[in-house]
Amino acid sequence: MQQSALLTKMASLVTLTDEDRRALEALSIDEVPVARRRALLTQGARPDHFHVLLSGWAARYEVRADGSRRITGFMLPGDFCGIHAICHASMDHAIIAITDCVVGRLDAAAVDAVAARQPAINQAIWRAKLIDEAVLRKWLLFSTDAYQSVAHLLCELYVRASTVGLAARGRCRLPLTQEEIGDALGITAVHTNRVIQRLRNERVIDLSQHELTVLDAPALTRAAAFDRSYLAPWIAGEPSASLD
Amino acid sequence: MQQSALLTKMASLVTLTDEDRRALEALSIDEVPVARRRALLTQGARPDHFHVLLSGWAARYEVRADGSRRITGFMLPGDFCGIHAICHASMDHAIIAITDCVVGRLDAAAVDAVAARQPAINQAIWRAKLIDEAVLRKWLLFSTDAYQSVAHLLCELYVRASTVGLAARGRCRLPLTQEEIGDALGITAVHTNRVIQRLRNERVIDLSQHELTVLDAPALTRAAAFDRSYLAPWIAGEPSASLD
DNA sequence: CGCCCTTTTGAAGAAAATCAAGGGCAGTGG
DNA sequence: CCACTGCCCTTGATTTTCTTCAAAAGGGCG
Repeated sequence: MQQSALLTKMASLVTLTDEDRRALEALSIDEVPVARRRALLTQGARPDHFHVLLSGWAARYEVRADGSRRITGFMLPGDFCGIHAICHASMDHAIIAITDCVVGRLDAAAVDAVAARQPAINQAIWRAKLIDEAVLRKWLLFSTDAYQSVAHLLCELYVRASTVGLAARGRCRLPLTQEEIGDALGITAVHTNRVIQRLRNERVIDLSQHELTVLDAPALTRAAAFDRSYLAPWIAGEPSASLD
Repeated sequence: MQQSALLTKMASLVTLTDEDRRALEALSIDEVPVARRRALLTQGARPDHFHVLLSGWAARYEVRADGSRRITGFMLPGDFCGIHAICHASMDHAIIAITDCVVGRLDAAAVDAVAARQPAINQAIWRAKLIDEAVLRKWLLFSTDAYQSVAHLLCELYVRASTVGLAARGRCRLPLTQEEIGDALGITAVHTNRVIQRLRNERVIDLSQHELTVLDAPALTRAAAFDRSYLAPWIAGEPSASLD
């Protein structure tokens, strides 16, 4: 059942043939539930499996020398985590469950084999990595203006949720605390709070009960200078600031 | 001749068999010289070739809505640029020559074919990507303290230069202007200057004539909280703050 | 009911940006 | 040969943004 998150994600990355689907469905996935705030993968681990988030939200983070935490990415259902297994490398960061979630563990060699036989699958894995990287680069563009940063993060998460069917009509679940948002943007929780309140007062968004409602999408994308094309760079086309 | 940069890099990523070497040497590389400050790849381009920097330094950057520039990575000889070709994707960033340099253009399909036949080559490309990503994540950890950020960037660049034989005995070429360093760290050139002067006054480094000399490596790595293991995560071992 | 986690608010302080201007050095051209 | 020009580095004064510290107010849950 949960396995569908992987198919949904793959289908959003490439056009899957029936054979691709069969190959994916044939993969044996070990479903591991992880409770909120528990680690999915720890720093220094050498995962020997390929991991996919099947349900819930997770975050990648690293702890600084001074003990502060920086979140370097959020993971939604269908996202891969710890592709390090492919490279027999150790994790230089940790992954934590933001909400209760279920992780799928796949045999790394089996994934390799499928990727080798089905070019589309291989392509999909590369594209997923490409997006990961593009998102990291976008995050590096933040840092100047907190208002813009928060707006951009909300746009990113809304579009990504939408891509896997978790957002509609301007609403989506956003199970992040303000502290987590701050850790992702490199600002304090206090400052995050003030920025979010400004976005609320200006009637750009509503954000409460871990539910995001985009009230004024044009204003939000304008504030964020958001262009969604980096989230699907293989699609030719004009820059697009729309969220849906 | 220049082609050796690719072999040097590959050899630093994986153990190459003679057959791997032959396969790499058999690749036809189109050598394209690019003058300082000229574009290697432009934003929006859809590269149909696989690019490798053969000599010189380059930088990946993106221009913000307000016109400011953020450098999101530096490229040294042997580094790949625009792997987007693998995914038939358009570049969401641009690449510029920091110094005069030579780029190698390889046929994407030919690289694909070699990667499919030689597992080590495929592995090497993945590892290179993994490092790219790890570097991006480290850069996200900056942003708190400019002194630490500058120190960390210097450590990163020194180690990367060293890996491809461009650094020795605490010295390496560092052809960056202070403005470029600032654009990479998200701080102004003025502030960059003050930080570098502090590092100089404290006798931690010498930096002039585009030549970096590490005078006090322990002090530098301490200031940076530097641990080089993210630059070769497949090597098991303790954290290492050493630069050589 | 009371506890913990999260959000909210206020005031003071620090880091870095901004603005402005001077100086060194290399290359160019008269 | 020397003035000129452009690029980069340097320095100072002021302002903005964000942090830090502190404390209070909600809100869900045992």
